Amino acid sequence: MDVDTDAGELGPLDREGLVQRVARRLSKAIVSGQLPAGQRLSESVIARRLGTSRAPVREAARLLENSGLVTYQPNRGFFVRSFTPTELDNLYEFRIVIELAAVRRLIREGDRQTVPALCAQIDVLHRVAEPGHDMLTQVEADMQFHRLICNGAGNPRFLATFEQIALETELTIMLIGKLYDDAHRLADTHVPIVEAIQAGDAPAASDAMFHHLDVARSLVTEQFRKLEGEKPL
Amino acid sequence: MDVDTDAGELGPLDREGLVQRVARRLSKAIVSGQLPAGQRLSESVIARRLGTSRAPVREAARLLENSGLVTYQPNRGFFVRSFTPTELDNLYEFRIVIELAAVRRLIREGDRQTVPALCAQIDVLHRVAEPGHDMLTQVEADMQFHRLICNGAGNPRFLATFEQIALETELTIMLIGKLYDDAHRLADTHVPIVEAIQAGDAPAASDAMFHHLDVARSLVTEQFRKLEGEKPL
DNA sequence: TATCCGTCGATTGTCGACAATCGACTTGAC
DNA sequence: GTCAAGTCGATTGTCGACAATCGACGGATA
Repeated sequence: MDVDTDAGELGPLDREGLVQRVARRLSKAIVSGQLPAGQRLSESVIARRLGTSRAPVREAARLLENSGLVTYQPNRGFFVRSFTPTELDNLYEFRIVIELAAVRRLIREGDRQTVPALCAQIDVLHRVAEPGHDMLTQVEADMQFHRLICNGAGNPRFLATFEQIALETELTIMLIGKLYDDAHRLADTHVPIVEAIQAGDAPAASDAMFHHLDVARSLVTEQFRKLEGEKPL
Repeated sequence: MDVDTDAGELGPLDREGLVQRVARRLSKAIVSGQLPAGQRLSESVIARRLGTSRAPVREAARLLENSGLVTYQPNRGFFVRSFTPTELDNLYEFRIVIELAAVRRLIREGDRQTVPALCAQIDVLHRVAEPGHDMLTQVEADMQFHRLICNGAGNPRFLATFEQIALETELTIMLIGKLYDDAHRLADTHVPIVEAIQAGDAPAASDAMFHHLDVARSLVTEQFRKLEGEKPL
């Protein structure tokens, strides 16, 4: 590997600014649980720790606010978002609305090459189900499946809305600790959705997606209420 | 009226920061058409004109970016959002998804005191339909009706999503110039929705809302394509 | 002892200045 | 005349410092 001529592919290199790098670091830290819910995010402390000024940290925090990972109180600063059971239920109800509409549109007039991508993503889900992969990887693989659907729907608004709640969703799942006992079972629950899409059966796809998300909602909220009894989030 | 003891109601006074004031001014300027689509928003110029520093302007611009009023290009700055006919159609399709789900939830388990508010808002629509009210007032009254539905649905996500696209919607309507020839007719098209809600008839409410939004979509996109032929947006 | 008020440290809100980057213009060679 | 490279002005990206504000602590008072 030559370092001067990284000849590989000449795509545009990381033109990602400092703000986005800070945002990525912060979101990783929050989703992975290093920063607990309710934790205060002092601009000065973060800036000093990352070796930057407060300005990029502040902008990054506002970005994360839109992603629902942090809340902002005027003259008080940023705090890691905490969830109530009701908020969590509302989140999943909203996901159902968005993703059902997305999958219907995908069948109606969406990109046909989405189906192979979905099948490939199910393979990925099985691969990361093997031991040796941490939970964050599994959650992100799961989210990627749903992202593909919203992306293939054809209306960019679905993808944009999905991205807005994606990190929140990841965070809530990570807060719980695990979704299914067997990650392979989680991977299999995606199969009926793809089959219905492939068949062009919109009602079946809707039902499959609804069932998939509704089961997830039940599991997450139930587990969340159980956890909430132990330690207040 | 004593100025020292503005005894009226002792609610918390305008603690709205400089950022939000700037954002409000900018959004007004954009929606009202003072800043044309594609116009560059120079931080320095705006800051100088408003008598502030660049920092609040920058934050306000990022807020407006989330509302879809401005776009941001790294190292290039902020620009007033411009729409393609497809984007406009996607916006209205998305509104249909959100507001249909909202109205269904409103009937299912929403706040019952929303119905009187909706009736009152229809009265407002008729009032602002009279001569002497500018178009922005009419558009905002229309949006308020739909906001009430999303607010009363019970799941704050619907309201939050609505707010995110509310300014965009206002902007697109203002770009066109007018929606209906007779504003009273516009007010009347809201009546069937409220009636269906009051009757607790979810399918009828869905149909009424769909029809309402679908007509608006047709009118807006048609008018938009017509306008686009004359002056490129 | 409980409550209220003033003080204080810490954090955010805002600012002006410098560095990095971009797009347009000029210049030059072919 | 066309295209490429180099230069320049303007704008954004980032920074450090000062002012405004908040919540907590401590002391005075009833």
